[in-house]
This record gives sequence, C-alpha cells and structure tokens, in this order.
Amino acid sequence: MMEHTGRDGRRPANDGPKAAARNRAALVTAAREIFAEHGLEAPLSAIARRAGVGQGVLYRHFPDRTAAVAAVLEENVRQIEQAAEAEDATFAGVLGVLTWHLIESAAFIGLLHADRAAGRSDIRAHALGLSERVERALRRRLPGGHRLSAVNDLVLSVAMVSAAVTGPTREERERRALAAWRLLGVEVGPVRAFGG
Amino acid sequence: MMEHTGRDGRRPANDGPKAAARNRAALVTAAREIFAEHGLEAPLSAIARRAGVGQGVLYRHFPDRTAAVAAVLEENVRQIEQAAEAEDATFAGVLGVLTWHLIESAAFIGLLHADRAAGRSDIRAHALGLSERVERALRRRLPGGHRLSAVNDLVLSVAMVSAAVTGPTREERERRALAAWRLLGVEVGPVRAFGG
Amino acid sequence: MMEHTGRDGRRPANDGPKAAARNRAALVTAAREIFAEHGLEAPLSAIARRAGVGQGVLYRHFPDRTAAVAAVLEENVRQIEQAAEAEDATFAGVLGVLTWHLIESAAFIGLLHADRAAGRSDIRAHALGLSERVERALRRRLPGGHRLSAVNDLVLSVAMVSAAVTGPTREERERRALAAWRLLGVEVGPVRAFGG
Amino acid sequence: MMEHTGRDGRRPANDGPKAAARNRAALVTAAREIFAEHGLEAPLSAIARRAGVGQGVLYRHFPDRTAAVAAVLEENVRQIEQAAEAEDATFAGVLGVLTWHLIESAAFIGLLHADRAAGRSDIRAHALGLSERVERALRRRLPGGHRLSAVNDLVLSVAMVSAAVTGPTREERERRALAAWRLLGVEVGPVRAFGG
DNA sequence: AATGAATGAGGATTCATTCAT
DNA sequence: GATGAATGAATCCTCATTCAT
Repeated sequence: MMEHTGRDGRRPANDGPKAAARNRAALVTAAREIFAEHGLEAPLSAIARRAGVGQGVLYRHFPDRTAAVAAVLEENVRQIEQAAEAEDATFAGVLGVLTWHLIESAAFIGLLHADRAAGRSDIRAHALGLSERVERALRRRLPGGHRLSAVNDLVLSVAMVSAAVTGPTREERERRALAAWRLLGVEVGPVRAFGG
Repeated sequence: MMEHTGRDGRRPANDGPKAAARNRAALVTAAREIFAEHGLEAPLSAIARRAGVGQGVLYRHFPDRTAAVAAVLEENVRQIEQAAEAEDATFAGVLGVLTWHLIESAAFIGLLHADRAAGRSDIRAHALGLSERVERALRRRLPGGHRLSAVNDLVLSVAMVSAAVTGPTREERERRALAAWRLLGVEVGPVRAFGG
Repeated sequence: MMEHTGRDGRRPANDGPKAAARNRAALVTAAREIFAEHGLEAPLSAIARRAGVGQGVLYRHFPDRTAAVAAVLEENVRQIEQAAEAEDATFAGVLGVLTWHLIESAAFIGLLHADRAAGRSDIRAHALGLSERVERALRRRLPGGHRLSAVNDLVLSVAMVSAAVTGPTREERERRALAAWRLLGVEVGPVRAFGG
Repeated sequence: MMEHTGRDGRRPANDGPKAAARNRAALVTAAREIFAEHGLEAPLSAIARRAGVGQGVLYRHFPDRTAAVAAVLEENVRQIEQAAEAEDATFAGVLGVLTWHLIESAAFIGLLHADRAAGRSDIRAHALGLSERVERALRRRLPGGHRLSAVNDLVLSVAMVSAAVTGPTREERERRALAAWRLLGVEVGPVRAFGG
C-alpha cells in the first residue's frame, strides 16, 4: 500500500493572523455563555466547541481557566470604569451601569463573590483585583457624606446587591436588583450598558 | 464482569452496626468541613477520607451529592426553625440565630444562593425547599408593619446579608454580617447558636 | 471541582491525528479479543490496555460499551452481507461464510444470542438489528422450497448452530458447526472468510 | 449521657435452625428469579434482598456465586434425572421434561452454554459437571439406532435446542423449542415438569 | 496559527466479602 | 443463626492539557 504523504481530508482553512482576533472574540463570547449556563466549573472543551475552534486555540489564548474567566470579566469591569470616567458621570449613573452588568452577566456576579468561593484560589485572587478596580471606579464618583461613604460599606453593598440578582428572566433580575438598592436606601440611575 | 479478588492483607476492624450512627455523624461533620473548604463540588472521596471511613459507607448514608449536602444543611435549617418555635422568640432573635449559621457554615450560604448556581439542578431544587423553610420560620415572628414585611423583601434581605458574610475569620464574617443588617436598617439580636 | 494536577513525568509520544485510524483499528481488534476471552462484560479498560492506548481514546471512539460491541460485530455482519451480494453467491456459500464467522468470533455468537441476554438492553436492541441484517442477507439467496424456507426456521437454525459452536480450538469448533448443520439436514459450502 | 448497654431497636427475630431451611429455599427461589431477570452476573446482594434476608445469610448458604448458581440448577438437573429413572421413562418423555426446564429456567440455559461463557471459569467448570449428568440421564433412555446415537450428537442437539428457546413469553419459548426439535427430526414427549 | 486526537490522573460508583453484634 | 454496616478494590467515565500534523 502506498503511503500517503499528504492528508486525504482537507485541512481546515488557516486564515492567518486575521483569524486570531476573531477567534479570541468568539472564545470570549462562548466562555461568557458557557459560564453563565453551566457555572464557572464548566468544561473548557465546551467553550472551544461553542466557539467553533479547536482545543488548542483556546489554550493559545487562555493558558488556564483563570485566564478565560478574566477575559470574560475584563469587559464588564472596563465598561464600569469607563462609565466612571465619563465627563458628566454621577454615582447613581455608574451604579446603574454596574447594575446592568450584574443583571446581564452571571459570571460577573460569580466573580464578585469569588473571594468566598472555596477552591480555585487562583480565580479568587484574580477576582479580588477586579473587585478593587470596580470599587475605585465607584468611589471616584461617590459624593462626600453619602450613605455608603464608610470604608467598607461600598463594596459590601455591591456584594449584597449582586446576591439579590437572581431569577430566570432579565426582567426578574432587574426587579430584584432595584429592590435591593431600595432596601439599602441607595438611589440608582438608569440600568444600562455603557458605550461600546 | 471480572470478579473482585480478595484482599491478601488483613481487614481493618469492623465495629459492627454500632458504628453506623457514629459514622454518619462523622460524615456530616466531615462534609461540612470539606464543603466549606473546597466548595460544594469537592470530591466526595475527600469527605469519606476525612471522616475516616470507606467510600462505601459514604454512599450507604448518602446516595448522592445532593443527599450529603442536604444532611449538612438540615441541621442549620432545623436550628433556625427551633429558634422560631421557642416560646419567647422574637424576630430579631431568630435573625441572630440565622446570622450565626451564615457565619459558621459556608455551605449554608452556598445553598441559600444555590438557585443561582448553574449546573447541579438537583441541589438547586433541594435548596429551594430549605430556603422556604427558613422563610417560613422567619415570617412566623415577623412583626406587622416591619420594614421587611413586603412579600419579597424578607428573602431578599437574607440573601443579601449572606453575600456579605465573607472573610477568613469568624470575627471578620460577623462584623460584615452585622454591617449588612445595619445597612438594611434591620435590628438583629445576639448572634448565637440555638439549643443543641 | 479540584483541578487536575499536571504530571511530573514525561508524556508519551503523541503521534497526532494520523494515529486515529490506527488506534481505532487496534481498539476493534483488541475488543474482539477481549470480548472473546472475557465475555461482553469485560472491563473496557482491558480493551484500551490491549490496544495500547489510553482510556480516553477508547471513549472517544466508542462512547459506550454498546458502541464497542457494535464496532466488533459490524465487520462480521458486513462480510456476510457482501458474500450474499456477490454475483455468483449461493445459499450454501453464504452459510459457509456465516459459519466461518461463528467459528472465528466468539463475540459474534454472543450477539446473535443477545436477545436472550438479561440486562444490557441497549446491546440487546442493537443486536436485533444486526440479526435482521444477517437474516436478510441469507434470505436473499434462499432457494424456494428450501428446508428452511418457513418464516422462522432460518433464524432459528442459525441460532441453533451458533450454540453448537463451542470448544477450545478452531478445529473443534468447525467440527461442531458442521455437525450441527448436518443434524439440521442443511448443506453448507466451504467455511471461509469473504473478501477482505 | 448514659450509655445504652442494649440496643434501641429490636433485633429481628432469630427463629433458630428452623429458619435455616426456609431461608435457603427463599434464597434459591430469589436467585432463580434474579438470575433470570438480570443474568448470571447480577449482584448477589439483590438475591439476598429479594429473599428478605441479610447478606450474611446468603454467604452462609452459598460461599460464592458459583454455589448459588449451582443450587439453582441442581433442581433442574435432578428432575431430569428423576424423569429418566422412572420405571416407564421413554427418551421422548425425558426430552419433554428437559425441554420444560429449558423453557422455564433461563439460568438453566445459561448454564448449558456456560462452557462457552467467557470469564467465570469456576461456573463453567461446574456447569460441565451438570451437563454430564444431563447427558447420562438422557443416554440411559436413548434407544439404539436413534438419530442422536452418535457420540456427540446428543449433547450437541440439546445445546442447539437450548439456543432456540428465546422469547418473552412461555408460549413463544415453547413454540420455538418444539420447532427446534422438529428441525432436528427428533420426537419429543409432552413438555412438562416431573414430579415435585 | 489551527486542528483535534491522545494521554492519563482523578473522581464517582458498585459490589463481593467480612464480621461485630 | 441472622443482621446489615463497613471495607476497599475495581470499574466507569470525564476532562485538563499536550502535541504531531
């Protein structure tokens, strides 16, 4: 039998560097969905499959689970930071953006709680960093003498509200988030995404 | 199916049926610790090891992970129910007992949040039942016109406080729990276990 | 879930995708041998070991035991079908090929009997399908007015002969198979494999 | 806390030696059913459960799986022997009794085939002994010059018929058994149990 | 730069067998 | 003599990670 020196089947297209960015985006999107649907412990292979890429690509972009989680959260955190940096930003407005992310991104919530999450100390550690960035962004717009001015109350409140955000539908989650802020006596601006 | 081959070495002591209750207690204790340390997804084998029993014993007592989790939580919930049933129980008093369990039992918190936990729908389902028992116990002592009388605010508040209870030490967790109740404007009695 | 810890030692060669076909063939061969030696309930791990591959490869190729069994039998059945499709095929000739497979492949016999096998209803169900394919192939060459023309006699006879095929050596098994056909008064062509 | 020196629950009645025979019978019956329903590889614990006794009792009566299987078959074989020993026994009559057992006792068939059964060499060995007893019984009434007189044909035929006995209902199994004997050109007496 | 097969450690689960009571 | 809990080896199966192509 003659040895084939090539392959019988066609090798999938290799679109070169262009594809890299596209793949990365697809992976982050897939990761966000998979983490939301199956939790932060979902098989990484599921993410690669959903993104339509091989396992290897996933590992090229995210060497470990923590990196994948971080990538998912990065965008949430950055939007909150941007909301706080906007010229006319208000505390209530930033809270509204924060709340929007709590409602939309299950993984985001998971991460805010990650310092309690047993196991996975690497994720926990990373989450702390993100959490601090969120706090900095909020505090930047926190009016003096605000109900949450005390050193720990700001972070505590965010954590508390994030725990309230449960429920199967977006509407239900928003309802609960607003109820939670109300119970805390904190005014929140419109719940919305920020910029792009 | 290939046969199990007998063991060459000697078999460890078999303390007979007497050991059953002892083993069960050891397993529940071990499960509580392991779940607290490694999360609800910790290997069940770790529980058996910590309890000093074989894998089979664990499966005899708890046919699946849900059963093990349920056993751990049962005691938390029951104590809260008992606190509410006591002759002279007050709402603040029951909240104090509830808070004690939030502080002591990481798994308990995990379960209160389980309806958000992705995956493990069986645990989630069971948790809902427990959550309802806690609500019933609290509502029993809820004074008319209380700040949390509205239909959803009670459960929401408990969830919110539970999210606040983080931190490495008992003291830190208690501090945060009390801060959380304060932010909610709710008075809490002494944080303590109930009965035995 | 605790993380898998990396391995310290070196990883064996990964021959890449090229190995896939080779591995699959090795697995089928190993499965045929293991099933013959230890029965259809033999540990799947034994098959992987015999094939010289990891457990995962086995599961990649055959998601469950039924799939492995099916792969082993597929070849037996196909050869019988091909023998029946050959231009100059005769009933006796096809029976000869069938008999060859009865003699060579213990698993094949097991499967023909699978509808009696208690338990493993999935294998049983699959076996029925295969059994029908064998019947169709035979009936295609069954001369009108043959001793086995009656609706059930054909399948019944094959089952009966298959039960006769026992014994440690190939020769003994062939002797018994032929004796069985003789007792049934059925002429059989040369006992041989068909094609490649 | 005071130590209980006795047991809280009542200990199940210990009916003494009388119970032993009863238990043994219950175990054999249970074993026959379980083996029929789930195959010869069924968990032994299922037999004890079905018989309503503890695991220990099963092991007292049957030290291993082979012993349990043997006990189940002993009665089948003995009845065939008795049928052959009866004053007015005929070959066809004994075959009728044999056929009855093939139809009624799935385990019996399994055992006749056991010498092909891979694995479980202990059961296989035992089955050979039983098979020889059956052959002796039959040969005792085999008329000279019978179609099955040749040295191997008798055992072969029984094996062949046993393979034919499949089907969900008693009626179907009997129909096939009789069809099988007919195909072999062997006359069979009434299909019935022998004595008690 | 992508693919996807292979590896193999680890965790879940079952069951034969023993033995204190 | 009976009970049934305990043991733990063996099997099944999953998935993080590597790597030839």
